[in-house]
Amino acid sequence: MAPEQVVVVVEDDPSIADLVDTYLRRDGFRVYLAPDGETALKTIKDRQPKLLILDLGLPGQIDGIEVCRQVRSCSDIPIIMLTARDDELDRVLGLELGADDYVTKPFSPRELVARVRAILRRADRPPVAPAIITVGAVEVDLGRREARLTGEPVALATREFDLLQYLCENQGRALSRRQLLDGVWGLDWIGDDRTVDVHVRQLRKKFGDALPLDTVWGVGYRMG
Amino acid sequence: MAPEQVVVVVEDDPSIADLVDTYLRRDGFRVYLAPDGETALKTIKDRQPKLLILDLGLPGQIDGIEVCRQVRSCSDIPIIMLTARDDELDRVLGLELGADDYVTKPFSPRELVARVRAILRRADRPPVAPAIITVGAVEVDLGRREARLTGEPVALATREFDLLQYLCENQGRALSRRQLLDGVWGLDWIGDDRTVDVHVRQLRKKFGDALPLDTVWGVGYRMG
DNA sequence: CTGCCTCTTCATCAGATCCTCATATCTCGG
DNA sequence: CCGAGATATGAGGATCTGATGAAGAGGCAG
Repeated sequence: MAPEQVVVVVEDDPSIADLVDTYLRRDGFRVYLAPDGETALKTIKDRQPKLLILDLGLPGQIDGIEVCRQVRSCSDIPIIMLTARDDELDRVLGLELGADDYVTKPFSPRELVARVRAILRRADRPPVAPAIITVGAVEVDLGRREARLTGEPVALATREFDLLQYLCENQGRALSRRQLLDGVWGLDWIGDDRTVDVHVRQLRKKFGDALPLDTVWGVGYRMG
Repeated sequence: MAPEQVVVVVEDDPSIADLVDTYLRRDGFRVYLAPDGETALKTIKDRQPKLLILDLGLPGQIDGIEVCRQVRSCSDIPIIMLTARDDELDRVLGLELGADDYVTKPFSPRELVARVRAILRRADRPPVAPAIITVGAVEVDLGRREARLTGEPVALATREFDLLQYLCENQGRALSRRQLLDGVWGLDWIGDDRTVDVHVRQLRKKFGDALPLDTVWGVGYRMG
């Protein structure tokens, strides 16, 4: 059913690499191994994995920390760190460097696989939300809390901006009025579903055709 | 402008609860504490947290495992397990139960907070990945609520899309008109069975031979 | 307290959608 | 090849949905 998930394992100790390889394959993953940093970066580039398992102590020029940094500079794929050092500082450093989890040697292969699953379960979703979202000719600047049409700021009321933001964050998805109310107005909000329509109308009025905000008949609305 | 992230901490030991509370607050989280399972479930329901920190060993009827199970039955919020037992089986059990991470006592508050951040970073974004079903030359995009024929969107009415989706989800199975009515129109629907025919016709009209939607004589229809 | 802005509700209109029904066409057993 | 039963087709009107305009309620600043 699900397409085979690709995992890259960066580990210089062949016996450990082999062990991890075996267990991951048994669980249905497609595994690529890399013994050092240079190979790792190349493999990651070639294979575009869904997840990366990374040993911190690597031989050669590029160590695990460096691999992590380089990968993070251009990608958001989940990273599980693997290390012999049971040092809290390393762990915190790793996590703050952008690793998503941390496993200490000696570790149980079963546990590692369980963690891979746990992380992929929540990682397998649409790309990250940047601080500025662009849809059509409209920019939504979350930091400034401002929307711009061809560079010019457009005055929006609170609800209008919130709605715009929510729609943009879920670009490409059909959202029901209920979902929009839950997400923008809050779960405890009481009132008419049609309220959404009026605010959608305001957005359309202010942005015109520049905003690809479509009606999904019988359901709700969709951005993009 | 980021709304305060709500975290619920379920922990019976007051000194630990307090410690965690302090560190999380210092990092800008809104924290609610619960000393036992019953309180926990109520608090979670009331506060709708973004993340749950859960001690496995709880006093009273409902232990951590049970809380985890109940929360998982109706929600996808990230759960970090907290436990004194450094037992691998527990860890794997916890992770497979749906926990997202696992921290063993004694733990460093700094590490805990780092983990909370790491998990929220990828958890704090709206709903799950949408599915796309492919049959013949037709793609059915559930997220966008849109069907495409060789890449081009095809305009479908509400019922038409619902029917298409239902047929695709039950690909390869012959479905009676009654089953289709129950699944698409709803169990309480009253009306002529032949209504299905009309909508099947619409689908065939719009997709032509690209849609492998066959008549099963004397029974109903089958996709693929 | 006043005035302005925002949010929500309500009534109405235009249009899309859905179901029913009558008729044509097809399938299958004999 | 025939006939009965089942499915496909075509079209029209009842129904539902979304868009729109406007007005009242609520909130906040001065």
